[in-house]
Amino acid sequence: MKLHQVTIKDIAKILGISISTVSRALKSHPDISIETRNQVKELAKKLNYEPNALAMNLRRNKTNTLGVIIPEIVHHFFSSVISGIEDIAYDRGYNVMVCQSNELYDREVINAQALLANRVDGVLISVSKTTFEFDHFRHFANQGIPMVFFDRICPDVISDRVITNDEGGAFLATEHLISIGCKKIAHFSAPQNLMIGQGRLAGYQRALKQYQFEFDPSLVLQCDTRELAIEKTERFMNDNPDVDGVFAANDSTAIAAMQIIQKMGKNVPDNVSLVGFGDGPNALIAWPPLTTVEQKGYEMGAEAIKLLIHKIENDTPTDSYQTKVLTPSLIIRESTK
Amino acid sequence: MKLHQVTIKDIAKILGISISTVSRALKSHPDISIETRNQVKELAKKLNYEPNALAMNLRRNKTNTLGVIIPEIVHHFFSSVISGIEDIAYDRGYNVMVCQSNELYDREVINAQALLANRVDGVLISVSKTTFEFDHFRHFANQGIPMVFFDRICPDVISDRVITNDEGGAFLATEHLISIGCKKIAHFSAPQNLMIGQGRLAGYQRALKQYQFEFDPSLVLQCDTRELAIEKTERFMNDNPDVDGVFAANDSTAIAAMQIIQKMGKNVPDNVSLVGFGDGPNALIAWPPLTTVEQKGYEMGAEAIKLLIHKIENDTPTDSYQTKVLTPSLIIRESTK
DNA sequence: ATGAAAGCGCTAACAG
DNA sequence: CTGTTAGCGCTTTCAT
Repeated sequence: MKLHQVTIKDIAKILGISISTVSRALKSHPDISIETRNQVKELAKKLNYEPNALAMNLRRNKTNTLGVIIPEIVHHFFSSVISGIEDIAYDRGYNVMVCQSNELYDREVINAQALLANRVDGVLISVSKTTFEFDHFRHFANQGIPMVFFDRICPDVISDRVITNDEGGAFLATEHLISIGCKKIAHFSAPQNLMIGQGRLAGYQRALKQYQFEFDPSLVLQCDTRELAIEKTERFMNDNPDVDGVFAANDSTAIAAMQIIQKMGKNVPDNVSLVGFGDGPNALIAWPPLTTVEQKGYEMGAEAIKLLIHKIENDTPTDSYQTKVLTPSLIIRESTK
Repeated sequence: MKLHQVTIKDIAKILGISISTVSRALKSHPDISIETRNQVKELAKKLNYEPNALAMNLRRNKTNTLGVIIPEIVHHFFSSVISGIEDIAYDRGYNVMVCQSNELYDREVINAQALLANRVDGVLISVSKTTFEFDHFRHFANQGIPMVFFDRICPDVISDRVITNDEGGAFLATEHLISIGCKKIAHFSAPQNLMIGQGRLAGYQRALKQYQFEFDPSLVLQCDTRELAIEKTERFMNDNPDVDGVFAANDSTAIAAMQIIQKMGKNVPDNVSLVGFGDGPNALIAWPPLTTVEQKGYEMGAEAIKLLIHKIENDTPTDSYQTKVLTPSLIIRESTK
């Protein structure tokens, strides 16, 4: 059972002074005599007094708590982002409530509600794959609670944003495949309702165009998880036997595809070259090590929360929003040649 | 700027009724007439009324929020645990505040304080590698806030616990190496101040003993991260050239060691067999796929939070604690033969 | 230098 | 069926 927690009232009673004096003494208000202050502080420590943040927050109408809505924590990219968020939050004295949507719209809505009810000072959001409706996010704006979208942003909701230049990264990846001599390059793509899906496809297309490759829609396979890759790669490669380059929308997909392709008896990179996107630790563990587009999750989280805290602490005009774009770079390893 | 949030007071004023009526109407209290109830609910929806959890929590002295203190989110094991925690929390109507200690004692202390101040209803803890002092955890007990330790438990603090049978898992791993004919088996160990470090070493030793292998302390290398493995493996293998089996305290270490050993020109598993611990996704991506001890992070998180919620919701006697032990199993892949 | 009192938003005992 | 009131723990005017 939750025991009675010591309050300033208790301290006041014991010391025979008023609660306002205790309150002031605890925060070293200059009005309070040094003796009283010390008395109060000593007793507080002795009684294991812990300020009640709920009461403070209610009074101040500020919680020093930030909400995060994220699709799935178990992806290295997202957990890096959270790590970045956490570290900065910690430095700046904020707490973080992390909610995962599990890529489910309904759950995202409930998450948003919970954060709203808890009066978080701001929210960081990466949109679920199954979200096509955005009113639950607009509620934050309605209440004047700043939002920053990161990675999976929401084109329909104006707000601050932190994104990777997905188009540019995809261009780099595809250009690299072209430059090493691939003739028929496939793209394993992320869902097109996500901006990242669109961007990565667009970069792929721009590179093809720039180097006078014809864009063949049948070479774009909607496939962005390890499971899907395991399911779809063999058939795809059989249908398109002369594909000699694959750019996948993320590392897990690239690696799983690579494993299937190898199992089919083809050599990577001699017969097929593969490029991923993300540069998680898997890229180094796969054999051969994966050429990939570096995507800095930790930094994305750090940037996003900095933007958010700035918004919270400085009353910037409500109509000024920034988008921070992180520039990815290509890391060439042995899965391409 | 945080805008004025609608309160029941606002609704009461507009409708010309008392705030208690509004409060009751909103929670469909039977006393209230259906018309008033509907009126209130409609207006509430129209005004985007969101209940203020702070006020409720202050009143009820219950926050429906659980705290988690975890070393590092970016490890697959821990993020799986969080995922399990989150899912159950969501089902049961709890919110979760996740704090990472980054393996730093100081930060763990601050995390604990923040959770205490926020009056969480309970906490889930996995201890940092650098923590040798546990008073910050005892504060929770002092305030009657239930704790559940998981994985990296704290022998000095009595409480509920969820652990993997590390000793048993390590035994299995080592026994397997013995059974396939390894003659000189090394252990790459986790820090011995952690129970998991002790347990895994103990299991290794028990297997050696049971099969009449002599325990050679110089075959135990304190090495439990990819970085350390990259740094130490080559030298260790040169010092102990006839080591033909390695049991590492986690997968990343096993895989990094494997890569170094391969780079040294030895074949895995023909010359050296390796077993990891954890069964993260890396185990499947490594080449050859890693034999490892399966450790169910998601389930550990789920079990831990169930235990915690049970404790919170049922006033069990303060002096009854359980320890839940998850039994790991060995998954044999191609890194051992 | 200290205290009294109001109020943050909500609930619940008590009264009608 | 509805309203009045007190109070959760804290801060902050306004007095003194």
